[in-house]
Amino acid sequence: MSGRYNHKIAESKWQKRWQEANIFKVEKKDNKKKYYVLEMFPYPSGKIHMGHVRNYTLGDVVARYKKMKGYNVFHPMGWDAFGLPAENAAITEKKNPADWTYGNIKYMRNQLKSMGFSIDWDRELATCHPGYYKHEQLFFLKMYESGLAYKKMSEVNWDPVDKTVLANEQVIDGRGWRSGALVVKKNLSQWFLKTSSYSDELLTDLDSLDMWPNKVKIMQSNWIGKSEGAEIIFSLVNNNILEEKNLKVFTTRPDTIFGATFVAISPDHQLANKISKKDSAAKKFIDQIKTMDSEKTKVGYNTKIFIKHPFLDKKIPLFIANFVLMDYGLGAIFGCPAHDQRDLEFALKYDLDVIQVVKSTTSEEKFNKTKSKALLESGVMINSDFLNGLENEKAKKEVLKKLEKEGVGNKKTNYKLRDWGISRQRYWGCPIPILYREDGSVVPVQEKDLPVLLPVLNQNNPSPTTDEVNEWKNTTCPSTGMKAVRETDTFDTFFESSWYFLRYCNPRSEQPFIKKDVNYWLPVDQYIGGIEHAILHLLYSRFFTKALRDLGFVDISEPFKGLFTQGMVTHKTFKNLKGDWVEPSSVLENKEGHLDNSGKKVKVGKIEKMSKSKKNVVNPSSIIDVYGADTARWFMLSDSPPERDLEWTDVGVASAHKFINKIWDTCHKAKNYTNSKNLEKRNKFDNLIKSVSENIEKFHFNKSVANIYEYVNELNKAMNEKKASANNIKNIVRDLCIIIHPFTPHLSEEIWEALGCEDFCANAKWPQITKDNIVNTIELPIQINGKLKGLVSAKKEDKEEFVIKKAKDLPSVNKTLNDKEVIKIIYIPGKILNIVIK
RNA sequence: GGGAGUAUGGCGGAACUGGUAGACGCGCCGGAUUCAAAAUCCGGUCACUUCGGUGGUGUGGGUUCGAUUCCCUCUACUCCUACCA
Repeated sequence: MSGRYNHKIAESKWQKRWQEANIFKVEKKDNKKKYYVLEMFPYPSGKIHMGHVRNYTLGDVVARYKKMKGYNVFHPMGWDAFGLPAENAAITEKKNPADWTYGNIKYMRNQLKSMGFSIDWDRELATCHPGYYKHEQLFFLKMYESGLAYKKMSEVNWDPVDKTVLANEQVIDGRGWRSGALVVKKNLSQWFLKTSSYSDELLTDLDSLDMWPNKVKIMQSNWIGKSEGAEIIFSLVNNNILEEKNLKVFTTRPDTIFGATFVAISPDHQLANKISKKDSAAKKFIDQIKTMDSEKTKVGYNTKIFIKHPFLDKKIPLFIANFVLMDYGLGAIFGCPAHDQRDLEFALKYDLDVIQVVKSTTSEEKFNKTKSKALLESGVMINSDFLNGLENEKAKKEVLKKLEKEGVGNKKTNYKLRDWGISRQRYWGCPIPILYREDGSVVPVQEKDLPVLLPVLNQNNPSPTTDEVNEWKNTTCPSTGMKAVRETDTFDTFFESSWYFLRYCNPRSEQPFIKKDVNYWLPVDQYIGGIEHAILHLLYSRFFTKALRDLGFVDISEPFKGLFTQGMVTHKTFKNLKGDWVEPSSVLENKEGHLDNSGKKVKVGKIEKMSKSKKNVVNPSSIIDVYGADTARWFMLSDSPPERDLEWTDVGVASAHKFINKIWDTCHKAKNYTNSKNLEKRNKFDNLIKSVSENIEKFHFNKSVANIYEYVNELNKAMNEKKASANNIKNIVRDLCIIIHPFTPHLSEEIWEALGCEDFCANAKWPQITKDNIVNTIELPIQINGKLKGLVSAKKEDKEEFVIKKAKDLPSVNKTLNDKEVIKIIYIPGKILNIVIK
C-alpha cells in the first residue's frame, strides 16, 4: 500500500473479483431477513445519463449498507425495452428496432457495471424479450376473461400526411412532429383496462403506505379524485323531437337545487347527438366546438328544450355547453350560477337567472351577481322551500332523502380516475393476443399459442406498424379454421413496467411467477426513482398488483412498501448571441465575461436539468474514465439532499476526487503509524459511525458524507497528535473502510486488502456500536436571559446545583450575574442551563 | 382557479421531539513545504464592534426563560394540476 490511488486499475480489478466470486448473487433463504432494493429500470436509449448514475448510486448505497447489516439483499436490474425511440432509430438510422435495442442494452450494461453497482446480474431481464412479454399476454387474456379488459371507441391523434397515429409527445403545437401537418382527432376502437373498478381500493390503500412521500400520495389521491354527491333525474318537457323523457345529471351540490336556472350537457352527450340530428343549428354548434380546441371561453347552445325542476312547478332551459365534460360524471349538469363560478360566467353571458340559495354565515357580505363572483362558502339555506334555514351540509342530506323518496335521484360517488387505454398503434411493443374472425367475432388467442411474437420487419419503413406485415396479420382461427386477422395494436409500454418488479423473483421461469419466491421477496422494501412517475407508473403498478392478486397470480396488494423520489441532475447553460445553446465545456470565463471557443460572447443561462437539447449534459463514462466511479458516486452523494436537485459542477467533482485520494493517503499513513501509548478512547469515532448509520437509514446521505469527512479529519488529528495507540488506529481505519464502502466500494476494497483484512469488505459486518462507547459528556451551554454566556462540561446525570456552581465559576457568567436578582433557573439536563435575572 | 412545497454566510447545505445558528464541503484569506509552481499539509473565514459586546435564519407581528423550529400576516420563487359540476 503506497503511492497514489489508481482508480483505473482498482475499479476494474474489484468489479472483476466481485463478479468471479458472485457475491451479489442472491437466493431465497428462509432463515434470513430479506431486503428488496429497486431503482426504476432504465429505457435503453443508447447510453446512461447522470440521472441514472444518481438513481442507481442512491439505491446501491442502501443495498450495500443493508447487506453489511446482515440482510439478504435483493437488488436486480433490467430494461424497459419497448418504446418509441427504437422506432425513430429505425427511421433515422435504418436499424431494426430489436437490433438497436439489444445493442444499446449491451453498451449500457457495461456502463452500469463500470459504476460498480451491487446488482445480481443473473436476474437481468428485458421487456422486449418474448420470454418476458408472453406472460403479460397471458395476463391480458385472464383480464379479458374476467371482464377487466374491454374494447371501446376512443380518440387518437392522427397525422393525415404521414398517415399514422401519433403519441401525445409527438404532437407539437397541434402539428405532427415529422410532417408538420395539423393533427386531427380520429376515433378508433381500442382496448382498455378497468382501472376504475379499483378506484376506491387504490385510494384507501394509500393510507397504508406510510413510507411513501406525502407529496406522491396527495398527487395520486387528487388523480383518483373521489367526490361524493348525487345523481338527479330531470324530466324533459315540451320536447317533441326526442324520444327520451329524462336526463340524469351528477352534482356535488344537491343542496343548491333551488338555485338551478339551467341544465347543460356536453357536446359529446348522446342526447346532444340526437338533438343535432333534428336540429341543424345544434349540429353546426357542436361541429364548431370540436375545432375550437381547448378554448377557455364558455359557449353554449340553447336547445329550446325545457327541463322540469324536480321540486317546483318551474321550467328551466337545456343547453349544450362546451365546458361540460363527457368523461366526468354523466356529462350533464344543472347550473346554479349563484354558487358555482363556471355556472355564473355562463349565466351572465346568456342572461340566465341567478338565484342565491345559500347565505354565508361567516362573511357579512351579500352575494352580488354584478361582481361575477360566485358564493362558494358554506352557510344557511334561503329561497329553498323545505330547506330554508338549514345548514347547507344538512340540506344536502335532506335533498337526497326527498330525491330518493320520490324516485328521482340517489346518492352517488364519482371518481376522476378513468380506465387505462392500453392500445398503441405501434410496432415496437407487445402484441395484443386477439384475433378478429371473419364472422365478426373477437377471439382471444389460446394460451397454448402464446407468445404472439412480433413479426420481423424486413423493410425500412418510415413508421413501422405490425399492420403492414400481411403474412403475420392474416391467420386462421384455430378452433373454427375461419379466416382471421390479428390485433395489430401493441400494449402501452406502461404495461411492461407494471409488473417487472415481480418477475425479477423468477426471471427465467416458464410460469410467470413462483408464489413462494414472490411471497418471500415482495413487497419492494425501497423503491427509488424520479418524481415524474409519481402518478402513472406507480398507479398502474399498484393497479396491476391488485388485478394480479384477484386473478390468483400473487398474494400481495401493494408492490412498493417504501418509495423515495430523487431530484434531477442539473447543470449550467449558455447561449450565444444568436440564441443557440452552447456547451458549457467550450465556454471560457475571463474578465470581460464568458466566451465560446471562437472568442464570441455567450450569455449565462439558467441552471437546468441536463438535456441534449440544451447541450448541458455531462457524459458519465468520461467522468468515470478521468476520475473513476467512486468519485462520481461520492460527488452524487455529497452536499445536496437526494430529494433535491443536484447541480453538476466541475469544481465539485474535483473536490470529491481530492477526498478519495485523501482517504487513501490517510489510510496509508495509518498503516505505518506507530505509538504504544493509548491515550484516548474512541468515543468520537463511534459517535460518527452511529451518525453515518442513522443518516443512511433516513436517506440523508449528504449528512453521512459530512460525518465521514469529520471521521477522516479526526483520524488525521489523532495520528498527528499521537493521541491513540497503533492498535486503536488500526481498528478505526478498519471501521472507516466499512463505513465508506456503500459510498466508494472500490476504494474501500483496495484499502481492505492493503490492511490485510479477510474476505471482501463488501461481505464485512457493519460495526456494532455499544452504548458505553457513545459520548455522554457534552459541552452544556449556559445562558443568561436566553443569551449564551459560555459552555460547561457536564454529563446528562449531573445535578442542577452542581451545574449551577460550575456555571458561576465562568468569568462571563459571574460578571453578568453580578449581584442581580435571579428570578428563575431553567435546567434541562444534557441540553441547557438558563439563568433568568432581573 | 385549486393543491403541494421552499426561503439560513460569497455558494451547496447542517441544526434530533423549541435549547450553543452556520456542522461538513466549496470558495476565499494567511502560513508551512518548494528555486518556483502544481499537489499536499496546518490555521482562519456571518456582519458590526470602543474587543465589554451588539445585531443576525425572506417580511411584519405573537406565544415562550429561550424560536431557523410553533401560531398569524405579507412577499418571492418552485413544482403539480386544471372548466372534474
